[in-house]
Amino acid sequence: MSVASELIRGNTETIILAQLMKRDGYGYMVNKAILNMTGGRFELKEATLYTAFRRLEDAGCIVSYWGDETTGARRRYYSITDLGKESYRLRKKEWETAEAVIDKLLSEGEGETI
Amino acid sequence: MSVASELIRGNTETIILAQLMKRDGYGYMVNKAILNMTGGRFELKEATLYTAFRRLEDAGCIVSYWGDETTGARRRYYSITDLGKESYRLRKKEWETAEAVIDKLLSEGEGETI
DNA sequence: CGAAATACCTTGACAGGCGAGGTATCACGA
DNA sequence: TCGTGATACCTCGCCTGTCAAGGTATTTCG
Repeated sequence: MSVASELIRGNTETIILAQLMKRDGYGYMVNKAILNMTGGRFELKEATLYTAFRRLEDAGCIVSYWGDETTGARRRYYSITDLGKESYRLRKKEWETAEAVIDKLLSEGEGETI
Repeated sequence: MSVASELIRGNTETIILAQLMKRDGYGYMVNKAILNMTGGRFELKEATLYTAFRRLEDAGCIVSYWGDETTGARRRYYSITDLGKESYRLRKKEWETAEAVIDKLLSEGEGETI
């Protein structure tokens, strides 16, 4: 089953930060990494991806710099800041809380089992 | 920790359907049930609640009828339809898929442990 | 030479959540 | 009796994140 994007909403920035926790990356690469990690089940739309990068940079969670590629298309690399790392940990906790709450609320829909 | 509403987005209808899987209910009651089940951590905003009921009814997932209260405020009761039950199961599966994907993507942000 | 992949970006529309406002009833205490 | 809080419903308009659609430029490969 593919992933309903309504349900991902609010997690895109956290997902991007998670990628950047490992190493610096550029947009296209980050998205391909996400695609690979999910076995092709999920990929951010480009417009979503780049607007999320923009928001994260405006918020001081990441900084960007142009790569020094002498060949191929230019790449804008992003690096996570200390603020971004802090923000990532907070967002992750928020996700875990929300996840638990939703799981709990949806687990009640099963009356006809047993 | 309270729940970031951005992360609930897209799940409100499913949460409401889960409540109605158990028994018919009216708006205010459904919301209080949610509040109780989450130990006060989460509650739908009224505007969100009622617009969600409206969408669900328009989609044929629920039907409504006025209660026969002779005293107190009038209550609009909602009952889940077969289509609604079907929809609930699908939405729940979608949630589980999204949950697994996000968990996977966020689990990668932990390099510095160990 | 043309197509596909890489790589970036912006605009405008859309949908869901919600603040703020409204209505009406009832219970309770000052 | 008069206000306050709880119950119970509803709507309007704004905000925010997503995304379709469009654009640019380079390189590789047939």
